[in-house]
Amino acid sequence: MSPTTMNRSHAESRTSYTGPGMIATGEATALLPTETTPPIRVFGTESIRDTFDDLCLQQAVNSRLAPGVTDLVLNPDAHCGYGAPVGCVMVSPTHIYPGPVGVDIKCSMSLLQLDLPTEAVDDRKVRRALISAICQRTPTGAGKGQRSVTKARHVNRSLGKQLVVEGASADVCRALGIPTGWAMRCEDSFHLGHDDTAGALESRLETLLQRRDMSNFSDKMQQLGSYGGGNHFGECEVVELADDDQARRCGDAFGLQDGKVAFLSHCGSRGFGHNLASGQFSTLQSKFDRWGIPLPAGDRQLVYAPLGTDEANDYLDDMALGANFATVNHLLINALVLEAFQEVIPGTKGNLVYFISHNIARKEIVDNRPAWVHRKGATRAMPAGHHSLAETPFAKTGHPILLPGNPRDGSAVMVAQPGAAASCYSVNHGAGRVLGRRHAKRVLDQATIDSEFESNDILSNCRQYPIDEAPAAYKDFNEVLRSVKSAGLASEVARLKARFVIKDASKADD
DNA sequence: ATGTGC
Repeated sequence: MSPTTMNRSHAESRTSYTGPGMIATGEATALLPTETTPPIRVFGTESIRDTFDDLCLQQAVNSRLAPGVTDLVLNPDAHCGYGAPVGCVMVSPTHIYPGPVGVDIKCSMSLLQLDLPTEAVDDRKVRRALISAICQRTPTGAGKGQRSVTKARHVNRSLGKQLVVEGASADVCRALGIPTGWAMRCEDSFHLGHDDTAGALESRLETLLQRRDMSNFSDKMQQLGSYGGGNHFGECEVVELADDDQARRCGDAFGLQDGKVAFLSHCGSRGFGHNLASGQFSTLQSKFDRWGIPLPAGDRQLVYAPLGTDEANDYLDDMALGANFATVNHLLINALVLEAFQEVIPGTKGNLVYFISHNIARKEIVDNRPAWVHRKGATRAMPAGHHSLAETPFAKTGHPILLPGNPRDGSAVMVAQPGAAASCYSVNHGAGRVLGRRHAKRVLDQATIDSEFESNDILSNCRQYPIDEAPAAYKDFNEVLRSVKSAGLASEVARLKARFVIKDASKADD
């Protein structure tokens, strides 16, 4: 039986969780305990709650009932995922779960603010030149790594080993031509091993390199500075700061410039992270099989490891190695994008606004004790004064939250409000799919997408923009943001309006 | 998501 079938059969047998147990507080809703389920906090307006299908809700319930789980939050962008829904937060002080981190370890967003007025990219020829300069440096598509980069940015095996152990350390940044100051614009610029040392990662990496499926390590390091496929993208934006005092204050602290050009990126840990994640799934699943341990809700995608075991230590080390790759990948992409802008428009200056993940487990303090907060398609949202921002540039404002929407309606920069405590300091990670890829290809048409891009004067590197990535394949972004705002989790600082999009179109003809 | 699908 496939995992999907298993899930579906559970979904069919579930009792109703959307009925009398649910109360509305304002427009946010809370799912109250029933006789069989502990509380799950759901954030979404009524029309957003209608987008949660049975399987997604069942995955939320399965995850909430899994061993050691103390909190589960469902965000407005939630949809079916790998064991746990994409768009959820799962907290455990005692267990680590690979599924609720996700198969793309530390998939993240980053935003580069450029010192360029919007008029600088009005000319379509300039935008075409930028698309070409960026694609030369930061390719899209499966398997592809960086090309046309300077010799100084070549990632040899020893630099590869260093960067997955150290993350964006000063040495690694210097070796790759990344401004060292960008490290402090990261949610986390590096990740340590299970015992809070880099040494653990060094020795874990040596063990991994003995493994046959890691024989491609050097090849995978060549993917540094690339986007990959699927929903990953790079997008040139114009910043539209919201018209209120808080937005202006945050805009200053974040380094946002109203009416100027910025570049938004979405990607993760590429083949290296995928190798690590899939290796962990098969290792843990075969141990569950061998030891006859029951899986949560019978779902193989909800395998876990209790903290302190060798299995948990190995997972945490692998997650950190993948996360370090993703971090350096994003920073290098931003450095290469800046270089591309400078080639086309000499003298362009740029600064990283922020780099923040939506697929990672972090050790945070929840209810006065340390716990692993798994954010799977969810973004950390810590408001002004939160203790963990004390040493950062965002102590007095809260950190930037980067949310991709869609090219038609824009993307958003938000900042957390004190109410975010109710969602384990988290918000959504974007719009969230409303149509599966196959469904989208069946019901949406190319002409509509093309005319949306044309009427908004948005260019793209794609000859055919992938239909399964069309704005209409995703939930209504404004309604998703309204869910977050009306629940008091976060407020909008700026809207980002697309001028051109860079995506993988290699599968667009399917 | 992924050197792309039981």
